[in-house]
Amino acid sequence: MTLYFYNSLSRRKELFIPQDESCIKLYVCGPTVYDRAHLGNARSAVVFDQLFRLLRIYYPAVHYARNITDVDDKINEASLTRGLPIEAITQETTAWYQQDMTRLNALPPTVEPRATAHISEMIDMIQTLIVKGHAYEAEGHVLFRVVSFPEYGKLSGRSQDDVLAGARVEVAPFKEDPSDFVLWKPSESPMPGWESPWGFGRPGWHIECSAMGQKHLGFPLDIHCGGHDLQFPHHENEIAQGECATGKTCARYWLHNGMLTVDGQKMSKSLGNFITMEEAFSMAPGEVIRYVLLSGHYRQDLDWNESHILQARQAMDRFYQVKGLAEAQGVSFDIEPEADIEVNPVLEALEDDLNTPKAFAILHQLANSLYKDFSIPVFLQFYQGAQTLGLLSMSSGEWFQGSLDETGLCMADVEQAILDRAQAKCDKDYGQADRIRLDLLEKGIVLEDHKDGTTTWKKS
RNA sequence: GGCCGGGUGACAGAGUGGUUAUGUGGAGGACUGCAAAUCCUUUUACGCUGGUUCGAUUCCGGUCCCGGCCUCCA
Repeated sequence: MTLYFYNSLSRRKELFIPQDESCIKLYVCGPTVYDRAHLGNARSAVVFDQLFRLLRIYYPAVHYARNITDVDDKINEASLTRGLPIEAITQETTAWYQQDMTRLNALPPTVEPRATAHISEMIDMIQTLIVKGHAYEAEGHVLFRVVSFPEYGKLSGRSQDDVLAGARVEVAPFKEDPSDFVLWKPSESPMPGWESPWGFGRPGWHIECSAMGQKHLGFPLDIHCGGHDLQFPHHENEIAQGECATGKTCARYWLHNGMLTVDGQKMSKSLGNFITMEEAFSMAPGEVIRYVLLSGHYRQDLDWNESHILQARQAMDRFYQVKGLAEAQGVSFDIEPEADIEVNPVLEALEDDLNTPKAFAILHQLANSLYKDFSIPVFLQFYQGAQTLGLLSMSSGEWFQGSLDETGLCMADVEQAILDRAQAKCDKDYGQADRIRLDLLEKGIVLEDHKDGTTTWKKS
């Protein structure tokens, strides 16, 4: 029971020691709901879902919050472009996101707070910051006074001078200091807004996570997660405002996932190489996508390409074949959570900073062993490992046969074809037998003959 | 310019101061009427360069490339 995580705050791998073993506090930065989720969003969600699943094995309760950002300038833009009310956009996009995450076997968080439901908490926090001298009002804006927080930059490893040196943003004239950031800004119709002590306005980007993290979990959080691109400025600013407002550490462990590239290029709006989950699901089933997303270490960049998808699909086929062996043996899939923890090498790999590639290697070793000599204890290790990775959620029948829709066949067609082929084989009419098999293959059905004379089928 | 992360065999991708990672692909074989699945054998490694060491892909220095963040971004 020794979990190690690479902590962005210290820039090294650390033993994980929770504040309270009876309840772990996990916060993950969720999506801004203005457009369909893309693979980058999915990677973050899947990687930290995997963390959630692991933590649940070791601790009795894990409180996992993942926010929905439903107030943002990009949402306002989408609303204008599409001519739809803001709520219509955010509700639709949130529903898509949740469906997509379900298809990836990402468990729902304990709580999924929406920014617009926490405006008063944000206003309270901003007021506290003003009272304490960490924020000031200027021309309807409220800004965080960065010089008031000497530790600013501790997460991203930059000094305040560095921040200025690299500043590419045009500095608003009302800022006391160029690195100050917005907590609250004025709004005019049709922009969404709320009444506040500083007039009608809306929150800046960073304050929501601090307010919601504090409300739903409470500082200090045990683990705060998000994409590496959020490390600066988003998380740096969260630390600044959160710690100044509450006087408590924001989070004790910060985990950041690496970026996703597509055919070697970073996925980005400007390059136009965003892959939405809708597109991704048209290329591969959810578990295959999940396998791809976990096939590299979470902190490294990961490339999305055809070859990756193919390899993941083959690996999943092999794993499901093993599950099929277990089903044939009548193995019960009820795993007692604590049964094999101390000796499960898959979990050992995951304990070491979520080493999913190593975990997959071990799953393959276990699969090899199971093919040669099936044993229930080894299978249970294999299965528990796969489940902790969020895989093998269906039966092998569902996996290999699933829906026949795209083949244009029905179950009876396939069964009749198998019978016809068996007759042809009986008659030694191998030409006819092969024609039947090739005909099915063209329609996406592969036949497998077994030693006992039976024939089974699966989708290719 | 500042900060950070990488460079491993055909490809993907872990790891280690001295022993096969793992998967895919290629080659050969077993099984099969032919396939599929499975099994066996096999092929090419650790960017370059100094140093430490009995010994370095693994530690230290230098060097050359690549990528990310510094602007909305998972």
